[in-house]
Amino acid sequence: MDQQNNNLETLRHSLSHVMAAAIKELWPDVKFAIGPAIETGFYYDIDFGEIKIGEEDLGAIEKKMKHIIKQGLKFERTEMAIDEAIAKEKASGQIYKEELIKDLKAAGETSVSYYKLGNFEDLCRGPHLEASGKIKQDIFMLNKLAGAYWRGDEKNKMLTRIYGLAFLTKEELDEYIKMIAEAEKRDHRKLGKEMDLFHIDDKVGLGLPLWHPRGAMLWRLVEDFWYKEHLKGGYELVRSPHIGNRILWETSGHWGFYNSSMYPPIEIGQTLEDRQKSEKIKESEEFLLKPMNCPFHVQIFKSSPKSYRDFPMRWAECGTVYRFEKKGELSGLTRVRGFTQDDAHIMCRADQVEYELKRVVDFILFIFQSFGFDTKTINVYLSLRDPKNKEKYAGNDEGWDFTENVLRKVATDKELNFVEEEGEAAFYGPKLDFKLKDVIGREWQCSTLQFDFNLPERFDMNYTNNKGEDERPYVLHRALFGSFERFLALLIEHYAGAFPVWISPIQIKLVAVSEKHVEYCLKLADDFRSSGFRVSVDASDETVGNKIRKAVKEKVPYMLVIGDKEMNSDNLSIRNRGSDQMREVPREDFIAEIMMKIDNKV
RNA sequence: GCCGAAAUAGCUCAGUGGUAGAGCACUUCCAUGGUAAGGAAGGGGUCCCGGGUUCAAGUCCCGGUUUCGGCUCCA
Repeated sequence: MDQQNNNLETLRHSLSHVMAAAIKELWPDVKFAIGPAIETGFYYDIDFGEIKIGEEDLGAIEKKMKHIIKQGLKFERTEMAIDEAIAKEKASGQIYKEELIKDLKAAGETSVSYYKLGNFEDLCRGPHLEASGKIKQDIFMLNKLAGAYWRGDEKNKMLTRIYGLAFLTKEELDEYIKMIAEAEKRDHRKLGKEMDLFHIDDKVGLGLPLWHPRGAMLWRLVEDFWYKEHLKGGYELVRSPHIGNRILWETSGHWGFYNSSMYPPIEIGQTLEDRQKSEKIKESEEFLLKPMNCPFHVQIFKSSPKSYRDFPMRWAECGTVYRFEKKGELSGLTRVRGFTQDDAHIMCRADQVEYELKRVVDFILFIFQSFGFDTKTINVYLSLRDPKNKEKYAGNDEGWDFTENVLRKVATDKELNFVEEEGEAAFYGPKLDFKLKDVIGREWQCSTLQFDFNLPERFDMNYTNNKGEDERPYVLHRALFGSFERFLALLIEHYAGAFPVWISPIQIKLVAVSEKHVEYCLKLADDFRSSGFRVSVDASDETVGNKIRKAVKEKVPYMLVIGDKEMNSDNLSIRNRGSDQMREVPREDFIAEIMMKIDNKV
């Protein structure tokens, strides 16, 4: 299997060279950056200079690639002294390659390897296939074109990135394309529309979703569960407003460091009427839409003196925050401008930190399991500071060493399969992030568990320790879903809209056989509702077949067809979601069954 | 914000310079039905917006908006 993975990676990487060679033939003056293998194929970043490349050019590139493959050219490896290589790239104007080799030199390399394919020679560590002729013609395709900043830095020039798909066999390529097409059917944006869950309305504003009755019900059910479990877990609830005085954000540092992601202030001291008349403001105060809940929770903490005996304090709030995300970053419910964090701050002493962190990790795993996610498929990242760039971070080395080590210990003790990422920490502290993949394979951060050095210092948070001295508490910041919007998006995709009974917005759909059964259906629906079930009735003037068809599309767990037979008996005719079989069940048994499913969250 | 693409009825989409269409949905009427589309009639359009070319623009050109796929950023 490992051998196969290596082969696949070599194949993909070789294809990126073939593509580069093809592009070099078509546009000889372009500058090449990097061209790696990726999870589904390969790409190459290229500076086309003044030349405009569009998707219609991909066909020509692909054709040229097939031609190169047909020629069966060899991949020839050569070594070159590093200074010679720098001179060579400089002479040919390949500025990106020159920069890469200079970095290799700085890292202590004395020579570099090149791979030559026909007339195209490229700096490369390898390995490659022996020859382009080893590549089958039908196992790859160029599929998209995008911009990408050189070295991933938006201050650098934007290069053109051409992506290709590649697999070992044509069957695997076809299968992948089919899989993506299937996955797109589960896209929360598509299902959100089809199932009437939410929409984002231009008139309301970008990234500000509107939740329709069924979507809002889904949210409510998830939120109720969240509250119940938090209370069980020893959390207390707090609440805070959507706007707050600018002073809060100046104190927290966001006024300066985070301002590129914040909505501009609302000026108070005047009414809308004053403003419309362009009246002069007599006394101005500025309020900001909150981009996070923390400062409010800090103010609650500071509202009275605290003792070491008060800890731990676990304060939770589903708080809606507003962040002015760049337009191009917005995406369905996974990236919005107004979103509700399932937030909590845990204030505690140093000796309580490890225990509290472990509790949160358990809570995170429990939550994901409750919604049917396989926790083994969740990617966990330990985000650490960049040791080379210490001035970027709040707090001192001791604090960072302690918190990074305790997070690492917690992740290890909890047997999380985590990856450490240097430089990914927030400026205010290290964190443990849990990321889920959406249907098209994009990773989205959901749960996060963070240390915060910034708030306790900046807001001068204190408690009295057992010696009667002031001491700084530890503040843990955590979210389990991350945000309701993002989590619900992933939940919709996870279940493909076929939610388990306990969170189905509608659990039972009653289908009246004809008009004369409608009244009975409505009464039955009321009975179910008073027992706590969520029911809807199809009383439309349609044939039974048509009503069933529509109910199936709604993905309701139970469909009940109600006609003369049911009116004259205590039995119900039930059709389960996903089945085309009908079964007859006494009403009492059905209620017991559905209750059992709700209890077991299935 | 940047690179590439798309935008036609509530939804899914057809329409390559010459009278704006289909299916579903909606309304009304007929049919009163038994497990995946009963029949008929009807209403519904700023063809994303603004400019240009043309005798004539949904269609071609320019600018903008939004959406989608990436990059950057992020819950």
